[in-house]
Amino acid sequence: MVADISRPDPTAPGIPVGVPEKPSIDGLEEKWVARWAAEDTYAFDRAAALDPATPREQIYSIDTPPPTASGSLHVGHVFSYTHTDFVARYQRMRGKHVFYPMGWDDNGLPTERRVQNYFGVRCDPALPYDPSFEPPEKPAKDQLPISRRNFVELCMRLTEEDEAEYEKLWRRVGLSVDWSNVYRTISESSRATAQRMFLHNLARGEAYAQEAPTLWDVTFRTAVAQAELEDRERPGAYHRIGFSSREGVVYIETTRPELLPACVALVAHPDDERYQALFGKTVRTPLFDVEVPVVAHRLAERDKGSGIAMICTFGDLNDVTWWRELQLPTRAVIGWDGRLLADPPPGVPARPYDEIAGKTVFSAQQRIVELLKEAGHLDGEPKPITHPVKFYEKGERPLEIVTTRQWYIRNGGRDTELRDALVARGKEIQWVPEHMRHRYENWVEGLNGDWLISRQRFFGVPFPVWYSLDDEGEPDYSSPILAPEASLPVDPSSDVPEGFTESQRGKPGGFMADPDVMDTWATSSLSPQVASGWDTDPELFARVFPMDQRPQAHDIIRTWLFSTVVRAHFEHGTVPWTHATISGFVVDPDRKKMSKSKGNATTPIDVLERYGTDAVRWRAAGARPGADSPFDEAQMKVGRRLAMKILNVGKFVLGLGAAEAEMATAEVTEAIDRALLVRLRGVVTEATAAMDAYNYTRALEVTESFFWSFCDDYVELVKTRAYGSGQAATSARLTLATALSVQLRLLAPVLPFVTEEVWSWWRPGSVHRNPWPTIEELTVDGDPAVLDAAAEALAAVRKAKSEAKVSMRTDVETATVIATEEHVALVEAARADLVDAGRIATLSVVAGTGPLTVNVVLAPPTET
RNA sequence: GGGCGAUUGGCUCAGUGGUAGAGCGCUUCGUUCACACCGAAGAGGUCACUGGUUCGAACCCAGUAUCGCCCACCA
Repeated sequence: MVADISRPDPTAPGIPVGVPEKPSIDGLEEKWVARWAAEDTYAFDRAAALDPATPREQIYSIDTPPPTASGSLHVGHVFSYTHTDFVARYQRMRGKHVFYPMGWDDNGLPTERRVQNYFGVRCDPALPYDPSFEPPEKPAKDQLPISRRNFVELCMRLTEEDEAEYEKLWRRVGLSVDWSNVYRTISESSRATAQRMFLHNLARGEAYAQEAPTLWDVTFRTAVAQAELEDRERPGAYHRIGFSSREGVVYIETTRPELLPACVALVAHPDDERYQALFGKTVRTPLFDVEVPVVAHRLAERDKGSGIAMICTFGDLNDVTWWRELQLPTRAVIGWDGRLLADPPPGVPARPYDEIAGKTVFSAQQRIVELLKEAGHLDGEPKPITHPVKFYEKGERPLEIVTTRQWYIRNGGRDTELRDALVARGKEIQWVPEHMRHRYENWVEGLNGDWLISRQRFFGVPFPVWYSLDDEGEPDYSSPILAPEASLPVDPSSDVPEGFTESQRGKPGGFMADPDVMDTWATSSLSPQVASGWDTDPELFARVFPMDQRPQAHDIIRTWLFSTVVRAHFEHGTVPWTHATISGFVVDPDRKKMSKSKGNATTPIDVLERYGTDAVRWRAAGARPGADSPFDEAQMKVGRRLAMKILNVGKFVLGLGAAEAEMATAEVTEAIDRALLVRLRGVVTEATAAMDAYNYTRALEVTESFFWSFCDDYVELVKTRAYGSGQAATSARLTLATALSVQLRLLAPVLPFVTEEVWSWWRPGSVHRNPWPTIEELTVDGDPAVLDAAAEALAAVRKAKSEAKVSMRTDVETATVIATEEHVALVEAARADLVDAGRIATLSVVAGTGPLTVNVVLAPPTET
């Protein structure tokens, strides 16, 4: 429904065309979303921005977070995207060329899973590309294996549909995005960008491949990065196990007895007196009877367990450190599938290893414990404990550590100089709020290894790399075949490297593709480059990069934000953007993070429909940058009330007939009118300063509080005068019209629909393309205290009526204002308006002491 | 264990040196003239605690407590 706009006779004096009889919020979204789209209201003026005469400060570019289109949005997303829109709209009104693209992160695991279920297919990178492939009508019971390229094509198809839905929602939210400027992280140019950047990193030695112990998710069967870990409390048990030595039995305590065959040493703290005699000696493992050394290392803790621990390859990250620093042998027992390997590691006897071979970690542990008990190696019963265990954040089983070949990008985790450089980059960025910088520094300084970017998955950007195979069919990793930059993007699993033919794929003397894809953060870390056209539009890139703003939530500072800084540092030697604005979460009333799985998320479209977009945006503006904010539906009603008030006061002011011709020559002559505009000037100054500091909450607060006193006090005081004629009436109407114009523009970034609606009754063009108000528009002089004094006196009269429990329309016989001499003058200056607004027959103003008081004698009720 | 933030009326939050603020909720009153998707008025707080600086502290300093988040800790 489009708002009901009645068009009164345009020849009638003083009634502007287009002011409706009864303004309504309903239908404003549909009306203005369509109009803005049709009129390209938010288009980025590329030509003007690229004009060398345009200073860089006149451009404002935003690195919008690309949402995962296959995921689901909740109110928190709406809030944080709206926060960015406040800034975009403000900057646009300041006359800047706002580069505000939208991206879709259609890359990665969530999309993979959705496509598998939706089409009933699965990706098998070993299969050749079938250009004529069409998915089955109905998903088959068994997933149909298809090539990676075919799989990617299906991902593209499905995500396109999802993205269209998202775009509709974002438009409804009123985001002033330039919808002709949309990117996708899986598009050809995104893939080319990611591959080209990777090749640059490789050429400069910033990327490298290495075979090393890596954190491994046994469900997804992929390596994961430090940034994707999370700890979860899990039950476990200390098992006290005896190792035999010449000096007697040495007891260690372990939660992972199944790793006994992987034991390569025992370790204790070098200063631990209890174990001094054992250092340099050897002990024998129970059950397997393998001789292992007892070593000393500072990371061993005296008060943990028995103070002496077994080092296994690999039970945890400490094991990796010990293994590396003490140069211990490797005895791997856990495979990629999370099961015990079929064969024991070298030097470990087949008996009793065959008892656990092929078992899951869980059942292997049970069996080992039985064997230990039977053989009398277990001292006492296992002691149940709860302890934190590392999980992949999207995974369901504990991570293992498996030695694999992976690609890494340096991130300072193994290099102090780089680490310092990246911390320094963090200092170049302006953080909003400032304290979020600590999260960044905390993370960078706590890194314990380089950034693992390869994933053993399918729907992602493949590494543009092949390996030649020797006569045995073994790959030569030492000299990878790199795709020429001109050929990007490539899919090495279907494209063939120069000098080879497809028939040589996988054959001795032939070649093989690098089987991995880049992690989703390795591609999304390039969002500024992708959005700005680093690979496709160098002219644009030169103007908008480094970008002005990266908006995002605080939970992904360690991933998205940090990785973006790393990539820009390497490629461009700059920060990717000058400001990082960090939004908080919308939390439920218990202060827990809202999430769909917990069932406490409210769907955004629901809320938007119930309260109107402006009301929801108003509520979003109440959440300060970085602060979590509880979801409270009652608050939405307040926003709706404000939106309604704007429509109604707009109708009132414009209904007075502030004709342009009259206004052109009119002057603000009355003291109270001048007072209002002087006050408004202060509001403009404060709101502008707040917006410049990204403090939209403060800007709104200042504006809104002025707006309510404008409605409640000023409008009430001057209403009667404004209805009249003559110079004083003109002054009131001019003041009302001026104040309305300024306030509509101050409120436009937060409440784009109602402000646009009122603007349209009156002025040509979009309010969102009109200039943000400046104090130069408000050059009148005056004493703002006149307004305060009048409002105070009026409030006192209202109070008298309220206490007498009579209508505000009740006539006042006499009112005596007693005030200081200074205030007497102020009240006198507003005498006529006060008499009208208070319906006062006789008003006396006398000098006295103390705060302003009013003695009111009400007219007796008229009996009719 | 390290870091960061918070602690102000029932709720959500402003307020960074000068007599405690807003909105919601609550209570009372009020319908035609912009607004019942409304208006007016009112009640309600020893500003977490302990010290210190200052003529003066919600605000600055030191410490304590509680809550939240980030990171580390997994024998």
